[in-house]
Amino acid sequence: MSEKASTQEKIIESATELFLEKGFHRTSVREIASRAKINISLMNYYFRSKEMLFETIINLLIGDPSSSLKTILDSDLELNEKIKQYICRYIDMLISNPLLVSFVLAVLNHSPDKITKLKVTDSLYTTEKFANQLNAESSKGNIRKTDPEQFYLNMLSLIAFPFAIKSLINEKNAYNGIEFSKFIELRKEIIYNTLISSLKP
Amino acid sequence: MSEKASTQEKIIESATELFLEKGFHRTSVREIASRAKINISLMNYYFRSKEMLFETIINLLIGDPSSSLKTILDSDLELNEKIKQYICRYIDMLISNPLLVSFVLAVLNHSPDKITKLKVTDSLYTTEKFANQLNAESSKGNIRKTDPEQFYLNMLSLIAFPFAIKSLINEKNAYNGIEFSKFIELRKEIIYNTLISSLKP
DNA sequence: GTCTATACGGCGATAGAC
DNA sequence: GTCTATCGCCGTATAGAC
Repeated sequence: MSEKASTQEKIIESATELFLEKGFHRTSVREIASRAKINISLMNYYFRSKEMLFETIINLLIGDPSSSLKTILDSDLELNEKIKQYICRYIDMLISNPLLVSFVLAVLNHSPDKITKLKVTDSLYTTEKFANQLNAESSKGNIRKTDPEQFYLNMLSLIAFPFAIKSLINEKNAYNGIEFSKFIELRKEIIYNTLISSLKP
Repeated sequence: MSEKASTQEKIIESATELFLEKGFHRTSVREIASRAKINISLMNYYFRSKEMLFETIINLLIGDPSSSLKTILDSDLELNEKIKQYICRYIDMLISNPLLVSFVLAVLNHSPDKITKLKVTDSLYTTEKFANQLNAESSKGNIRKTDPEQFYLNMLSLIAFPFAIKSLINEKNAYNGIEFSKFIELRKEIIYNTLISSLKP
């Protein structure tokens, strides 16, 4: 809420609020413009389209966390510790940005051709060093023979999917936002245990 | 492809093809009407809205399978066998209807108030007898102490999430539809092993 | 560069004539 | 049941004022 916010800043500010509150599809550019008290066409002037405005905001929201996630995967941490930290950091990030999963999935289905343009997907899905580590541990006999692709997908599914069906979970258990976060917080250890036990030879 | 298809049938036929091919958002009612060679407003006459047309189609596509899924959860099968069958049947159903997950998630985010109207969500989330079974096995010491809610969510996440990011998986690995199905087919055993090992005391 | 006014084509949906 | 005409939105584009 700065005193002398620039037009871009005003757009981003209003759009972020609306996107977080209502999601991508149910937020119109006219609504964004009206809340920011600017002309509609300024959205197109500063950001080329609603979708690119959305991308900008997403990258602002998760820019740092997502690169720190990649850092963990690419680090030299011991496997168990790496998995633990990855789960923990990822879930913390999603708790701070609970609509992120839905956003990414919405964009994924709305314009599948533009997948590569989303930085998010990059950080979601870069696993080469991690794959090598899994293969190495596997050939040393420390863990069960494991397809890294499938293992990473398991980890991602366990972490992210609950956020995609957040409203369903809340409705079923009559949770509010805080109770949902507690429920998810418990999952850190559950997911860790699940993944680690699946690796035992 | 019947000779004397009624208007409803023509709409459903064309819409099903288009929805399966392009998804919900990228299919317009005008396109459906033009392929079915009927007037646009007949879609609204027979189905009240595009969304309800989609619901009708989804329920046609998965009506039987979804109730058979519930039957498995509510059966008297031994726990491991039940889990195995559930995973297998669920994945088969999603392979036959690969857009189902995305659609449910889209509706979930598009109109959160209409959650309960979706029959799909009902079959997605009924676990009472299954929960009792888990608790029973747990207090007998046959399995590790397990929160049924979290366990079911794990199972659902591992099964469903890959379908939500299908286009991402396909793009990353340069898969076509068949290769994706094979990749998913492999997950039946992987998910089973993951879940079972997480239950070991 | 920044901004306003206005218009374009497309969308889902509906009222009312036949 | 079916069709025409039209409504009120949407995202986007552009001409032109400052």
